[in-house]
Amino acid sequence: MKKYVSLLKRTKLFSGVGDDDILSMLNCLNAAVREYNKGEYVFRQGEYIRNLMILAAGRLYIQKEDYWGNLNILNEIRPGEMFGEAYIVPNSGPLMNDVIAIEECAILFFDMERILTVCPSACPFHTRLVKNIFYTISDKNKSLVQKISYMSQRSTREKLLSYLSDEAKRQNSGSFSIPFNRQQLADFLSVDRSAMSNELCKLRDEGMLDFHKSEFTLYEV
Amino acid sequence: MKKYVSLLKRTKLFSGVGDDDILSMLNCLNAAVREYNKGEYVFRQGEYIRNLMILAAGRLYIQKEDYWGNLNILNEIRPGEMFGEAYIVPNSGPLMNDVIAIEECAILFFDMERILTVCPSACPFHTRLVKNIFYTISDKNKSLVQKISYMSQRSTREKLLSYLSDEAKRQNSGSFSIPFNRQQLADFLSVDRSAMSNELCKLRDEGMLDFHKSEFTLYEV
DNA sequence: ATAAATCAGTTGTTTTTCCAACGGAAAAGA
DNA sequence: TCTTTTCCGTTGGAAAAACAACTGATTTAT
Repeated sequence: MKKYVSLLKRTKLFSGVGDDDILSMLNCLNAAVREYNKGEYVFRQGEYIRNLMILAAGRLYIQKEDYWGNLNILNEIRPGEMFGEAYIVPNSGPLMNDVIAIEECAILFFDMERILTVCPSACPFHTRLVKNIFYTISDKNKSLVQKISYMSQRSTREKLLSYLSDEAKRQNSGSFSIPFNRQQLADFLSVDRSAMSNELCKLRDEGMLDFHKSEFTLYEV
Repeated sequence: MKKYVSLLKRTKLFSGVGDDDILSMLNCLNAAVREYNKGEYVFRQGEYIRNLMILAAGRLYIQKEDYWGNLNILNEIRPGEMFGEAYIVPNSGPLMNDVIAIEECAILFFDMERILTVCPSACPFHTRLVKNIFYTISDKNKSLVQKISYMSQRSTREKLLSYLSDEAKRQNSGSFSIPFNRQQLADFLSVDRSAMSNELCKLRDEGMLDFHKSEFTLYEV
């Protein structure tokens, strides 16, 4: 378990917790490691999850197969990332997705109940952990809501404008850079790359904005 | 403060907490009430939030104005609902939306720090509260991810199929009912109602599904 | 240094969505 | 009961997005 401490201290979940405390908390949280081969299923649709997981090594896909058998990749999990946090609510029903190892993986399992039931004396960093986990899902929540607000725009143009407008606000400047290349931005907004590229150029030609690579500048009307 | 207990005991946040305990917790959590007139702003874009709120009475809009001044209603909050939970993370930056009272409102403010810093002795229900709040945002997280998975489909047809497919799984039957009428479903999936209606009928004519009002049946191919 | 791969913009065609308007059925209200 | 409103399917035209294919520029790998 010791070898995961250096990874864990860099995760959002354990941020601000010292090495020694992490080790004692791993015990307190009933942590377990399991390894998976490439192609192996970690969870299958229909299972009930009782743990919170952190991917220690490898890569995972969260994917979904619909009623008619069509496959759809929803998310890619990378080392240090937490997953499963949305499924630990009692009576929240079974998992609707498959979780599959696309490389050889090592996964840390934490007992959810132990995380939320604070042990008053033994674990001085427990409150910190509860905060961290809360902040993490809270943050995720926020970005999900924002993403939905972009995606709910009807046209590619509006999707672009709402996203760029928000980034400008967030970075507190009409000039800012985005963490995506064109294809990634198109995927993020769920639109076609070439159509989006086209729309970006129209917006530039209309004098609403300018860009070079991932650097954007918005102009007030 | 007493008059809000009956409302609070029905909220997800305080579910499982008895009347007397709610009262003592309100004190422990530094709860405060503020009232707002119709049209008054509760928060403005750019503010920093340090509390968790529950709407006690009235109705709120969470809305957004973009860089060029276009207004967009993101969400409607009703009595008993919690809001602000995504913005209490330190250093999460300022609020990106406006929160405005569209009716006369009463809002309960809770000190976020006090919620997460468990008082070991005084408050036996504190752990329960932490769980409740965690479950609530976790749940919200889950539905947001699901909604995104529907909305990220490119065509109206695929949006419909992914949503209906999920509902069938969730309700564990090819026959199920949905909590939307046509307009609401279209809004939920961010598509045009008439186009969606049209697509539904095509799917029916192709033998993939059938429906009457909000009752749907999916057919295996 | 050269080759290969990735990235971004452009264009034209096809497909899909949006939008507006209408009518019948069902539900709600007077 | 009769009227009004809401709901849902339908249609046709306008607008937009998707898609495919291609180019030059830039980056990465050998």
